[in-house]
Amino acid sequence: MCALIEKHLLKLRARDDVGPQEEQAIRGLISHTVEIPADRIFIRAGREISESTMLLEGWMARAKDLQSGQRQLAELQVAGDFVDLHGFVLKRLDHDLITLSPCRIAVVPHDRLTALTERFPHLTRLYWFMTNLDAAIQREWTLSLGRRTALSRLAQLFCELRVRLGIVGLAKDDRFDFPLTQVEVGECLGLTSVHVNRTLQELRRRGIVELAGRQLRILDLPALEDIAEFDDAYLYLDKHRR
Amino acid sequence: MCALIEKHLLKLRARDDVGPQEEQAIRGLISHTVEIPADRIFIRAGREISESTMLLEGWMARAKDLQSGQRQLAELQVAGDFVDLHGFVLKRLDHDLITLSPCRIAVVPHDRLTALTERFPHLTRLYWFMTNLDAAIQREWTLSLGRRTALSRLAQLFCELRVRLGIVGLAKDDRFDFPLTQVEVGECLGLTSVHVNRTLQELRRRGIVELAGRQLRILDLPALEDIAEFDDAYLYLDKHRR
DNA sequence: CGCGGTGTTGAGACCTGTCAAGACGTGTGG
DNA sequence: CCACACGTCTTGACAGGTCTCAACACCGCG
Repeated sequence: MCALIEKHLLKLRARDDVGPQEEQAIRGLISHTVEIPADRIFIRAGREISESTMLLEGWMARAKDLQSGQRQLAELQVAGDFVDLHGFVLKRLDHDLITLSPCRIAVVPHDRLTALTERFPHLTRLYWFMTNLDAAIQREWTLSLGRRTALSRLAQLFCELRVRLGIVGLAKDDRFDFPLTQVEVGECLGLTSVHVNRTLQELRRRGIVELAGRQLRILDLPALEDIAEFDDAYLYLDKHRR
Repeated sequence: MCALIEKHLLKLRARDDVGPQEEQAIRGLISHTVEIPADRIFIRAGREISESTMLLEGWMARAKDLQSGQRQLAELQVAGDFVDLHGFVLKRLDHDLITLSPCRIAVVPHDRLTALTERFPHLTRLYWFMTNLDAAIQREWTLSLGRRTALSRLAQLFCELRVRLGIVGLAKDDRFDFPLTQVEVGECLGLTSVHVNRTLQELRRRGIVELAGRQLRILDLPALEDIAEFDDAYLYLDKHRR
């Protein structure tokens, strides 16, 4: 049980202090854990929910569709993320939550969260912050989709993941597992997989990244950040009393 | 003072009950009001903030820029919106807040919000919900930017505004004030103003909308919603105990 | 060994952007 | 009251980024 939420705590403590009592309260949130295969719609948009999900291992994403079947991913979720914490106050989601790889999750009943909000105002504000951090990430994606070129969008995605995975210990030496297919990358970036392929080749050709066997390696981080105009301010990496 | 937050209360009460004590607490949040001219950067990204802003009158937007000077708007804010409530937990914003028209705002010191979170857990959850509602709106825009055509994006924007303005009594008979220039619409939709112009003409040509003198009139709502594939679920219009 | 998913490549189409010029409207100063 | 400036809207010609369609290579897996 101890190692379960280790990554989640790392993520929280990158932004604020979490006291021992608070940590205990967080551990008490979890009712049980579940394993889910890849490529499942884990939570469907519109369905009432009474529990939230902490991602312990694997990759998930928020997905919205058009009638044509075209799909847009609104955010990627990695280990340590409280993937549908916003469902606690929204009561139903406006998007699907899908698994991009096999996942291990922890289930958190909403009544336990309600109890937590009654007893731990600071922790409540910290979790409130966390859902707003997701919103900030989504805003950066909005900027990408609206104004960045394909090359810059892809670079931005890699820069963001490098930082987010680094926080929870999943990126070392600018290298990390990257299980998405090119189709899925296209769904993140508002591009077709064909164009993702060509864009990726351009990054490879310039010697900026390597991507093989579901492993991404960033060879020239400054160049990548330059292409992306990357500024990590939107990830709120400074500790602050919330 | 009484009419000040009337629209804000309308917006809240469209989603949850707000008791008399809670309403009193909300009224107590406001320290004073301010008038701001159009086209100002009202809050700059990155600056530490210690108060939040309720929009009483006028239009504002969240804006993010690239070095090239290209600007993307991430969400429009209308009367009744608590435009930087997320700043309460974020402590600084990752985007600018700009006025698109002359605005009247109410200032809410963060220490009063902190006090509110210590005394009113339900209201805290309701405000938490409200920031997540903003995130849901941004997700819908993400879908627009990533997957919708120019025509569909514009239609979606009009549909959303019709509903949001309707809630606070600013849209009647599918008609409402729309103060944005075509340049600004382009900044919402990830398009150039030239293309917005042509797209708007297409909607006019089909007899779906009229836009003149900063007034929008929707002539054929079913057609508009059809083009947008509009579904208001993401606006969470059902009342629910949060 | 065959199959399905994934990655790669090419040719051509199309949507949207760029650049440029002019129309229109409104406010300001002479 | 007119002249002018400025922002906004409109239009045209052309360019270019991305998409579509298609075919093929590759590879893990049953």
